[in-house]
This record gives sequence, structure tokens and C-alpha cells, in this order.
Amino acid sequence: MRTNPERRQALIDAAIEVLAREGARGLTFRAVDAEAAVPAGTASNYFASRDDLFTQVGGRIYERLLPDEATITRHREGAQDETRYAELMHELVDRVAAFNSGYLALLELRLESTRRPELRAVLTKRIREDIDANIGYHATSGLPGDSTSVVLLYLALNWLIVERLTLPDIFTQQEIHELVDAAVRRSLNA
Amino acid sequence: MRTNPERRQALIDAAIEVLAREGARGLTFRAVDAEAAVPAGTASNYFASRDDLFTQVGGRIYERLLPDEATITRHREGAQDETRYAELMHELVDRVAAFNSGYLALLELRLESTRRPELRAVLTKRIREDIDANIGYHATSGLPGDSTSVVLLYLALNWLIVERLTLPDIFTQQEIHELVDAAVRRSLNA
DNA sequence: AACGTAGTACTACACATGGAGTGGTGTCAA
DNA sequence: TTGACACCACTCCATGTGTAGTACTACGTT
Repeated sequence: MRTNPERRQALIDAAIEVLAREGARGLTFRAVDAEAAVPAGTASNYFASRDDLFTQVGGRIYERLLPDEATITRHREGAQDETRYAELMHELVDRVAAFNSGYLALLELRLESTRRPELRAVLTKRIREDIDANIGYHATSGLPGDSTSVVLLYLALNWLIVERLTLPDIFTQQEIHELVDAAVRRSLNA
Repeated sequence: MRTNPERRQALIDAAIEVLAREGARGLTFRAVDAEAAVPAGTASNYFASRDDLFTQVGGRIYERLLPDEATITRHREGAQDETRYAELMHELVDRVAAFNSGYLALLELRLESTRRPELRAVLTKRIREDIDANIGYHATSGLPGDSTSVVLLYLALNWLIVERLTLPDIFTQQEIHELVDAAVRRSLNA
């Protein structure tokens, strides 16, 4: 088992692209090798098994979907009202759009996790942490709404993103924008 | 190309199970043959190509997820208020849970549709029709809320179902129940 | 400066799996 | 008798895994 961390990371990032493009079943050692432009057999040397590969990708993918520190601190400033909340959510949707393949890969992982208990455990942990972090962030931010608002927004926006990524002709850009606004507005009404 | 409609249907239904269990890439003619317990090569005779198979499954799957006539007419009776609306949505979530593999197969199809334009066209059409039908049904039902409520509920509940099917430990049954209620209540507040 | 060693990159191969497509035969009913 | 279909068998082909073996590079030792 090789340990070179840059190379391992490059392989995992390549795996994310493969996942998004070819689907879970298309995530093979050889496909990762090809995507990362390394010699055939390299991924075999870095991951004990396909299961191991899936699990490591599951651990990494979520990091890449989170906002960076700069974005977070930027949003801590200014009035924390409904308008700001909406901005935050628009930013979230746009951020995911900018890392399209990452979100698609996460969906593939979710589906694959119905077949791989280890992967499911990793994803469950990460996502539960993320939801709790969002609730916690919200609680200290001074933004309006309660924890249920946060979860409802999480639900609606996630599917909105799915819709946009998988069947982009269902809603127009304009409709998506309005739906985000509406979701924020209504989820705040307890 | 064979035309026996019962057999074709049986093959398509088998394909749905294969999709849910093995993923999109695992949907092969041979796997369908095995699932439908027919001799190897049968699916080859019924579908011109894998693409054709995907498209036909895409056309059929959505029918099987819709409520039957009895359920619909039953819901037309009684007071059409927020409580009734919530009942309706709980029924929707339970119905999907009862046809677990159907919903998972639909998710697989959505992801596969990023690679198959023909499938994407079929799914887009079906789903757009379903959303419009829901909006239309709502408009004539006397239920509270506007068309935006309907779409917001569609978004939130879809992801709730995804969450439950793919990572069942994220939310408890109790939380899911409460989230459905909250989603109904808040989406109605314009 | 020469040498040895460890870790890794790279290559090649042996082995296995699984699926597509098709041609042919048997069967049943109009 | 004929046609449609179920069923079976066989060939061809593509792809992936795992691993053994070789080459390279950096580093420490004397």
C-alpha cells in the first residue's frame, strides 16, 4: 500500500470525476488510473479494494462541497435578516453548480451506499454532522427562523439542486431563483 | 423484435428491480433475463438496445409511483383543509416507502439521464406533467395554499424520501413525520 | 564520492468474468 | 403450412483485477 499523500488525493479527486461521469459501477481502478493520468495499476496500489476506494471518496467529497473559510466569515458580517438568509442560500446553490460533478458524485455515493454498509456509515456521519453544524451556525448567527427552518431549507434546496443537475429543463433559471426565495420566506414562518 | 405485451411488461418490471439493486450500469440484458426468470437472450429480443431499455423503463416507472384511482377519489372527500393536506403528504411518503425499489430506480434513471439524452427527454416530460398535474389537482381541490406551496412541498418531500431511502439513520421515523407536518404548514404560509 | 537501501513509479501478464449478438430448433395456434 | 415466439447454445469481445518484476529516485552511510 502506497502512502504518497498528493498522489492519493489526486486519485480520489479523479475518482470523483469518474463517479459523476460514469456512475458508481463505472468507478474501477482502471478508470481512476485513466482519469488521473497515471499508469494502470496505480489505484490498485493505493486502495485495498473497491470498497476502500468508495469509503475514502465518501470521506473526501463532502469537504469539497463545503464553503471555504473566507465565504463563511464574509457572511458573518452585515444585517442577519431574511434577505441575508436568501443571499446565503443563493450562494449555496451557485456553489454547488460550480462543482457540478462533486454533487453528482455524492448522489452516486448515496445510491451506492445502499449496497455498501461501510460507505453508508461514513456518509451518515458526515451528513449528520453537516446538518448539525448548519443548525448550530444558524443558532448563533442571529438569522431568523428555528432549527426546523434550517432542515426544511436543507430538504428543499437539495432537491432543487438535484432537479437542476439531472433534468435541467424542468425549472427555468428564473423559476429556480424564485423557488429559493420562496423556500427561505416560507420556511421561516413557524 | 418481440411484441408479447405481458412479457415485455414483466421484463420492464424486472428491470426496475435490477436498477434499484445493481444500479444503472448493472442494468444489462442478462441481468434482466435473470431477474425475470426467463432464458438468457430474451431481453435482447425485446429491446433494440440498452438505450431502448432505459427509455422504456423511464416511461413505465413513473406510472407505478403514482397513486391509484381509488386513493385519489378517496381523498376528494371530506374537508379540504391543512390537516387533510398533511394526511395526503403522509400517504405519499408511505406509498413511496412501499415501493422502495421503484423510487431508487427512478433516482438511478435520473443520474443515468445525464448520459442519455433520449431518457432525459422522457423523464423531463413525465415529471413536468406530474408537477403540472399536482398543481392542477391542487387548484381544483379547495386545499389551502398556492402553486408555489405545491412545488415547495414537492421539493422538500422528494429529498426527505431520498434521505430515508439512502441514509435511513439521518432522521428518525418520528423526525420524518414531524418534518412532513412542518413542511405542509410552512409551505402554505405565503 | 561510491554504495546500499527503501519506497515508489511503472510495465506487463495471467486469469477470470460477463455481456452482446445471433442462428438455430422446438412449439403452438391460426 | 406458416408465422410468431420461447428457448438454447455458441462465438466473439471487452474489461477489470491482482500481482510479479523492473526501473527510478532520494537519502543515509561509510
